[in-house]
This record gives sequence, structure tokens and C-alpha cells, in this order.
Amino acid sequence: MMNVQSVPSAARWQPTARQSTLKLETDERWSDFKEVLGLLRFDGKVHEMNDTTLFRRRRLKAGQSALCMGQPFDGLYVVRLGALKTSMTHVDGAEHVLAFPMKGDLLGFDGVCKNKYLSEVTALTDCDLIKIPAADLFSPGRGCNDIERMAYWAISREIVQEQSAYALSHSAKSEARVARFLRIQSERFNAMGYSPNRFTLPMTRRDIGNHLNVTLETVSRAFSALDNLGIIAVERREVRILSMDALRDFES
Amino acid sequence: MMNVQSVPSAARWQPTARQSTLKLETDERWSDFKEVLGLLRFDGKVHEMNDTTLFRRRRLKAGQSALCMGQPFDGLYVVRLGALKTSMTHVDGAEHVLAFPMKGDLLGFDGVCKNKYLSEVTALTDCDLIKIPAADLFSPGRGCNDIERMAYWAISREIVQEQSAYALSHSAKSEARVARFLRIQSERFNAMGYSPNRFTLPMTRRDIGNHLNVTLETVSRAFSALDNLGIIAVERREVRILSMDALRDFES
DNA sequence: CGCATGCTTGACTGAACTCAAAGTCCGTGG
DNA sequence: CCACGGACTTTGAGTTCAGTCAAGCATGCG
Repeated sequence: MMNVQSVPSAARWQPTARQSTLKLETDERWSDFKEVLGLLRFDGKVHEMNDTTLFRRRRLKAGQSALCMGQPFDGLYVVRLGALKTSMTHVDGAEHVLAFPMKGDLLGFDGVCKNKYLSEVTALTDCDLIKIPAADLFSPGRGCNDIERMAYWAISREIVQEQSAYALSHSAKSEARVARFLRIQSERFNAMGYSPNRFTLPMTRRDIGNHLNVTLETVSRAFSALDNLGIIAVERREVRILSMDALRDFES
Repeated sequence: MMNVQSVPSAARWQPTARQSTLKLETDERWSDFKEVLGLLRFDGKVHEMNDTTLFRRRRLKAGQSALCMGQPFDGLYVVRLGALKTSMTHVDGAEHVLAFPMKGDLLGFDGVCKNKYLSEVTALTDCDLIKIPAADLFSPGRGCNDIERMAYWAISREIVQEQSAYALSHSAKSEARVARFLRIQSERFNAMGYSPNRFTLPMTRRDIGNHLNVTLETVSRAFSALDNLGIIAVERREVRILSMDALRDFES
């Protein structure tokens, strides 16, 4: 088990030396249904425990693209390790950051409807994903399967997160948005089993700003302001939250 | 069939006289699986056409609440007629408008995950909903059923819409947001079989502004500006789009 | 070392918010 | 019937917050 006080090692953004690139790519690894249920923190009922199914794992290096807009839908992915960024690119070329999926989050669910992915997913750190192939989800021959049910439960959860993120970008003041963003990040790290009071942000100021609909300078200024008030201590991407209550008060 | 040129009668916002309130409430109506598929514009495959299942209809008057935050999840709803507003209320009392569901849209999908609804849904006009009970979605005894598959297909579609809405509130200038909002409304009316060039908005300026994260005054000013430029003609909630190309150019 | 990327901070500007007033439409009650 | 009140909308004037532009620093990499 990982030390709760420490920051997840893969969440540091410097891409490590490529000593073992080839080894990684040929090193096939698998995850079972139970592991996926655990990662997703699924709390529903499973009818017959399906321990025979194995899912292929997929590794990504920081900066690599996991999914691209327009690609045909071939399955869902669960993040096993690392941090990513989902975004949509407009016709005019402007990028919009939708979310920052991390351990236990689901990717690719926007591809079910039109049978192709509608957003881009980029790895911010080295990542380890578990793929749930489309074939396992929609096999018409099978009976009502637990995998499908689990997947849809997880999709519903992602909707809820997305709605919160949407609401996130609607506070009146920019500093309040940044404060709320930090609180939510803290809660997510906590849910993943890491420390909620000390963590390393995997994304740039620019990505945060894009996600919150403010400029990167505004994000930087908000961080500095919260630091000067003694609410947080921030040094580049290292964040410590000194007073969660003060941070929460700052949101309104 | 409704005249394509005309505005849907239920989309006018004045609550009609209550001549037949009691009649409506005792007048039980039902919809079949085929009608729901048609409303949702489902284009996937259905294994065995399920024409025996009947869904109960639910009618609402303008201003009534369809779903409330915190209520236990009891099913999904498909809009058969009318327009609604989904919103989330923050701890500080601020409301945030997420979407304006209309004919063919799905409601209540955010309740699957935690087994309770997480957003409020209010009728903007008189509405006619079709309820798909939770029991029909998750009956463990049944085989893999088409209803469940259809529901999840529709949920995925709603995610896509929501992502677009999220992106909608991230244009640089407020007038561009309003222009994009109008284009999207136009496309939705078109998809529903109504005229894309002439329609009646079911929501207030305040609701539009809340959805786009601008003030109601800014929405009003943007409407006036687009009117003065000859791109649209707006009179209170009646909107005519005079040049769709110019409107689209205005978005960037 | 030089370069690229990311972060911070400052000064200035302008777009959108706030406050305010007036007009429109509607339903209701005198 | 008309007057009134309430909800919605429009428009104006002043202010403030966040965007833009710019400079400088830190870090990591080739």
C-alpha cells in the first residue's frame, strides 16, 4: 500500500528517463473484474462474480494521446494510475479542457452515442489504463451482464462529476473558482487514498485556467493571493492546504 | 402532424386557463416502447421489438417541479412535449442552470449513480413526460433488455450535449456566447421538426444568462446588438434568424 | 551554455457587472 | 371595464474585475 502522506509518484510531471520504454511496451499486463470494481469504487450489487474476465492494460507516457476526436469507439478505459486531461477542440481551433481524470475515473464514455469518440484525452503524467473493450459491453448473445451494468453506473457517476465541473466555472469571482478547484482536487486525492492536504497538481496553470475559463495569469494571481492569506502554501505545482475551512469560505 | 412553420403551442409560456386541470390529472395516458424510441431518435439496433411494454405519462403545468434534488431515484423521463429547465442549487443558495431539455430529451439520468436525483428540473411550459420506471431498467431477473440499452444510449447522448453546453460557456466574448446559444437552440428546434428560423424561447433572459454565465442585462444587450446588425429579429421571446451564416461568424 | 517551457508580477485597458430607471405585457381584483 | 401589481425586458451610466501585453525568473533539457 502506498503511503498516504506521500504524493503519488506517477503524478509528478517530469517524464522519467526512457530507460525501459521498449520493455514497457512489450510487457503485457492484465486486470481482472474485481480490480476494476475496486478502482471505480463501485458500491452496487454484482449478480455473479465474474472473475474469469481479464482486461488488457495500456500504458502511456506523459504527453501521449490516449483517445482522439473522431476515432471509432472501441471501448471504455478506467484509469489505474496517473493523471490525464480531456478536452474538446472547436472548429476555430480553440481548445477547451473538460476534466482531469485520475485514478478510478472512466474515459471514453462520450463515444457510446455516436460510436466514435468526441473528445481528446491526453496523458499529463505516465499512465496505466485498463481497457474494457466494446465487445464485452454490447455482446448481444450474452445475457444481461455485470460488466455492462458496472460501466453504465460509472458513466452516470461521470455525468455527476461533469455537472459539478460545469457549475465550477460559474462562480462570480475568479479567485473563488480557483479556491473551489483546489478543494475539489483535494477531495479527489482524498478519495483516491492520498493526502488531501498535500499534493502535486499534474496540470499547468494554462490547463487550469482553460478548465475554469480564466487566463493562466489569473490562476497564478489567485494562487499567490491564497498563499499570501495563509490559506494555502503553493510552490509551482506543489500545494499544501493550510486551512480547508478558509478555503471553503473563499468559494462564495 | 404539427405545422413545421408554427411554434409549438406548448412552448408559449403563459400558463393557460385551468379549465381542465382535474380532467388532466385523472386522464391516464400511456406510451409504448416504439414511441419512446422515436422520440429519442434512437438509431441503434433493437433485438426483439418490445411492443408490449407501456410507460405511464406524466403531465406538468408551467412552473411545476418535475424532479427535486435529493429525491430517491425512481426512473428516467423522456420529454414528449414542452420545455424544462435543469439546475443545481449550491450550498450558498446560488442557482446554476445546466440545460433546457425539450422534446426527445432525457431527464433524471444523474440519479443512477447515487440512487437519488442530484439536480432540480422545472417545467417552463406545460409539459408531457414519459416515465421509464427504475424497475424496468434494472430488473435482475430479466435478460439483457432493450430498454436498459436504449436508456444508456440516450444517457451517452446527453453527456455529449452537456459537454457542448459546457464548451458553450467558454467563448471569450459574451455576445459570441449568446450567438452560439441561439444557433444551438435553432438546431434543436430543427431536430424536433419545428422551424429553425423562427421560434419562441421558453426561458427568461435570466435563465439564459445563468446558463451562459453572464447577467440578464448582457443577454438583453447581445440580443439588441444582433438585432441592430440585422442578423436576427427579436421581440421579447419571439426570435427570427435572418442570417444563419452571420450568426455563426459571430461565434468566433 | 542556450533554449524552451512554465510561472510570477506589474501596468494598462476594456468588457461585463452593478445599480438605476423606465417601458411592456399579463393576470387579477376592484 | 380599467387600474393595479408583478414579472420580464430594455437601456443608460459608472465602476470594477479580469484580460492583454510585457518583462523577468526558474527549471529542465539538449
